[in-house]
Amino acid sequence: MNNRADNLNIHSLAFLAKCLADENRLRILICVSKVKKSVSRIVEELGLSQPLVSHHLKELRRALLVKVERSGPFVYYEMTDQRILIILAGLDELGAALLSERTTF
Amino acid sequence: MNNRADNLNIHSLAFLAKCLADENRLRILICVSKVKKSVSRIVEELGLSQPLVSHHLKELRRALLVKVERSGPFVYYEMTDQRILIILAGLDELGAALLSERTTF
DNA sequence: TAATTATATATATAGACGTTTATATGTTGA
DNA sequence: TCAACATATAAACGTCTATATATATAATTA
Repeated sequence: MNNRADNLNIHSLAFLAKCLADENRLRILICVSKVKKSVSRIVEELGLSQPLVSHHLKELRRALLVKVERSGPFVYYEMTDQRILIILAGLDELGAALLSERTTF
Repeated sequence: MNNRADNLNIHSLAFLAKCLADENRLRILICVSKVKKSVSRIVEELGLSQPLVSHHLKELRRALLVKVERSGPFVYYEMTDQRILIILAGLDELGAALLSERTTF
């Protein structure tokens, strides 16, 4: 008689969602989803300031969404779990579905 | 050669994630996930103030996550798409997985 | 050790957001 | 129309957060 809605950890859900709720953080996360990249490479690819990228990487790390690896002077970041991409794709698809299914304009 | 990370609508993703990034909003959303409920019923079940519930319902509606239906003096809210629950369950599972898989404590 | 590069942190600020209190709007029944 | 109930909105407040600027730490090389 239980459905999916039970046993959800609201606190954990809100925490993760909050970390995914910023455009720049999403860009950074997706940027390191395929291969690990150094901070400077991320800065270069996204055109964001270095302190800003560092700040967001710290948040992403706090949420365990990325892992860190130092190599010489460089610090490499990489998405920890590919399932994150599946969830993002699901959310993206949902967003499109909600828009197309809405009855009231 | 493309992977899941391409073609994601960053803006839409951030918008949806932001709406899911508040504990009370999540509680309200899950509260109306099975059956439609009036505002007063939600207020009663969750122990939140009526203006607060109304405010969050407005946000949920803005994100198309709930739909509204008036019946007499009551206004009933209901989750628009069951896929939302699947995504929440996926996020929840991910959160647990990230915690158990982390190497650095 | 000095200089250079890479990254992190500290501080400040402006805007967004959740919440409360108070009030308004809308609906029903007498 | 008046009273009672259901819901929405407005204003005010404190807190959080994204960002910029400035500076510090860490690693490399000369």
